[in-house]
Amino acid sequence: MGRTPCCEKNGLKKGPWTPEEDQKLIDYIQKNGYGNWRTLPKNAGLQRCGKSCRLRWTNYLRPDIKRGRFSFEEEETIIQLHIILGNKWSAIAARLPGRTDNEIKNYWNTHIRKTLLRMGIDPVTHNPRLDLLDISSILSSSFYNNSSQMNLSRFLGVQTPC
DNA sequence: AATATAAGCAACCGCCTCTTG
DNA sequence: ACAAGAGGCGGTTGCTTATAT
Repeated sequence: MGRTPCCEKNGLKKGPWTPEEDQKLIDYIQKNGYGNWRTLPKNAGLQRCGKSCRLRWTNYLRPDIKRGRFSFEEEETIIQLHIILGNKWSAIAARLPGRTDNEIKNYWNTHIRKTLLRMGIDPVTHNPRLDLLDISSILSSSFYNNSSQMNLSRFLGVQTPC
């Protein structure tokens, strides 16, 4: 045991990437592909560890990444996939073209989780949290007025108040 | 206008799995 | 069959930006 971390070597840079570093990484991968992340930074002239390069490429620099807000359809897809797959963000990302696991994970933690909690749904089990259910807050919630969310509620098995 | 607080997101850490010798 | 190394992944952190007071 006791594997050495990949960034153990001194002199390797950490923290936010500069535009120059981004460009070096893009140029290198466009010319050579990304066969070996371990040796890539050295070959590309980057003072970064391979993991950092891989993360930067897959989460930010990849040309097929769709940036910007998640559509309602995407959000619904994420929730439905989460019911089936749980916190398998990469598996969920694989079904959402142009989105990364990190992006989905962030979106889940900052938006969807809170939305589900507000709706009285446990974001882990997707079961209604009847003990905490606050009907009035659900009634006043903007989501209540949205038909897609109503479908989602039905999908999740949440009883809609009448 | 200044400060405090919350939200959003990029990036790191460390564990797990897969591959290779 | 086993060990070591590399890649991949999920959880978490911490910086930046937006919003409230």
